[in-house]
Amino acid sequence: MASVDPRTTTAAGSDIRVRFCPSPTGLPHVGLVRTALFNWAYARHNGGKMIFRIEDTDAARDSEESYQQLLDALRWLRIDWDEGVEVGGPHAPYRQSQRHGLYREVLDKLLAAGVVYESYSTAAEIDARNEANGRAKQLGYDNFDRDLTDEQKAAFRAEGREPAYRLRVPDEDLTYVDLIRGEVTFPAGSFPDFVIVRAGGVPLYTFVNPVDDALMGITHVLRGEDLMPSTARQLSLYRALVDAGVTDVIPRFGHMPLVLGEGTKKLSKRDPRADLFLQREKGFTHEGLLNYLALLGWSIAPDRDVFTLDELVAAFDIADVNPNPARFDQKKAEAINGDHIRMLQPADFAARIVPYLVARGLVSNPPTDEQHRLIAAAAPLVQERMPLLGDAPDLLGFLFVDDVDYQEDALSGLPDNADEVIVASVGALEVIPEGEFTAAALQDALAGALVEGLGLKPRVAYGPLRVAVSGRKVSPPLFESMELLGKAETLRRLDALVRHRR
RNA sequence: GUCCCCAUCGUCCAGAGGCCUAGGAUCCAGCCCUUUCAAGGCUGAGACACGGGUUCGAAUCCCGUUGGGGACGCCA
Repeated sequence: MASVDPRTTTAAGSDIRVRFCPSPTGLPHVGLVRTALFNWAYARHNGGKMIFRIEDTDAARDSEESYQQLLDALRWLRIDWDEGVEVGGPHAPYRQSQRHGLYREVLDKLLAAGVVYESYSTAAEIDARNEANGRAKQLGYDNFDRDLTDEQKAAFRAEGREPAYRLRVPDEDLTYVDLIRGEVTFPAGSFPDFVIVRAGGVPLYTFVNPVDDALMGITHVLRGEDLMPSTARQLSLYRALVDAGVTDVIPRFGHMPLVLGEGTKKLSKRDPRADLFLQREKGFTHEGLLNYLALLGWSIAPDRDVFTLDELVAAFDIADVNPNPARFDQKKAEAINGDHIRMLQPADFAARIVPYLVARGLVSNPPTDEQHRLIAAAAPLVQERMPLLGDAPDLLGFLFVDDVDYQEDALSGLPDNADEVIVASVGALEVIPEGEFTAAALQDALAGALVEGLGLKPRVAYGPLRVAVSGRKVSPPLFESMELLGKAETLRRLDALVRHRR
C-alpha cells in the first residue's frame, strides 16, 4: 500500500522556500519565465523566500552569455530573489559549477551510508547483458553492480576502469501528493539504479539538483510538468539523503502544466513567441507579459483577467493552478498587454516608448529636450491605440522626420479631389494666427471649409490631410497632430503632397 | 514498449453534486460612438471527448474507452 513519506515537510507561510534554477543554455524562454513567476508569486504571497540558483553542470552547453541574459530577463521582469547569484546568501555559492566540493562530501556520506555504490558497467556491456537475458533494451541498466565484491571492484580498477556512482533505489512504490495534481504513485521497479556521479567524478543533474535543494532548505519544488517522471528518482534520492543525515525533510512538489505552441506540441525554443527578448523588442511591458503568462494555468477571478503584479501576489496560490497544458496565444497576450499600456501613467508611458523611437533612429539617444517635449505631447495621442510599445515608431514617426514617407496604400487610397481638398484646407488654415493653431481651432476651420463648404463627408475630407501630414492612412488624431507640427510645417506638408502627386 | 500526466467555446480561464437554459476573456461577425485607426459600449456565433456506473440529481464523484502530451541517458 502506497503512502506518503512521513518525513515530507510541513513548512508553510514564511517558512516556505522556493527556488528558480535554470541552466544557462540558450535564450530565456517564456515557459521558463512562467515557472519563475509562479515560484516568485508563491514565495511573495506567503512571505517566504525565493532562491535563484544556476544549474551550470554541463560545461559543454552552458555559457556566460546565457547567464547574463537570465539576469537581464529577471531584472526586466522585476522578479526578484532573496538568496542566490549576485545577491549571495547563507548557502552560497549559488552556481553549481562552484559547488563541487560540496557534492563530493555528500557523495561520501551516501557511500558511507551504503545507499550508493560503485558501478563499472559500460553502456555497451549493459546492452549486451540485456540482449543476452532477453530483457528489453528500454529497461536500461540492470542493477548488475549492486553487490560487487571488493575483489571484483579491485579487478575492474586493475583494468584501469573508474567507477560511476549509482543510487540503490528502493524496491517499493513511491507516493507523493502533488501540489497541483494530488496524489501520484510510481510503482516499484519502474526505474533502475541511476548514475548520480559520472566516472571521472563529475556529478550529474539528477544528483546535484536534489542535493542543492536539500542543502538550501527548499521546501516547495515548483517546476514544469516535463520533470514529473523524474520525481520518482528525486524522492528516492531524498530518502537516501535523509538516511545519510544530509537533510531531515523531503520537499513537496508541484508540477506546472506545459506551455504549448501550435497544435498540441510543446512550445519550441525555435518558436519566436517563446523568445522573451523578442517579445520585449516587440513592445511587451513586463506587467503585460507576466499577466498573460499567469493566465496560462491560473486565474484571479471568474470574470477578470487583467491585474497588477501586486494583485497577483495577493491572490496567488499554487493549489489553484490548473493542470491542463496551455497554448501561448500571441493575440490574447497582446490584447492583455494593450490593457496594461492603457493603465500606465502618461509620463511613464512616454518614457517607455523612448527606447523604441531610439531604436528606429527617430530621436537621438538620449533624446534632446525638444524631442522629449514632443514625445510627452504626442504620447497621450497614441497610448490607447497600441497593444505593443513597439507600435510607437510607426504611429509617431512622422513627427520626427522632415520628409514624409508616403505609404503606397495611403497614396492609392486618395480620392480624386484630393488636391481640391488640400487647397481648400490651406486657405482655411492660413488665416489662423500662429498662436491660435490649436486642435480645436483647426477642427473648426477645417470642418467649416471642407464638411460645410465643400459638402464632404468627414472621412473623405480629412483623408488627404492625414496622408499629407503623416504619409499614412492610419495616424494619431489629425488636428492634434497638426497642432504638434505647427502651422508652418503643416502648411509645408500640405503643399508637399500636392507637389508629390504631380 | 513501460511509466506518469491531461481532457469545458478555435484559444485561455471559471465551474470543487442542485445557483449551469454552462460564466468571463481572446478571436470572429454585426451595430453604436467617431477626424482615420484604436479605445469604449451593445448584440451575435461558439464548448462540458465518448461509454458505463454512483446519486432524487453529474460538466462536477468512480471505472473504462478514445484522444493528446510528457518521461524513460555516465543531458539538463
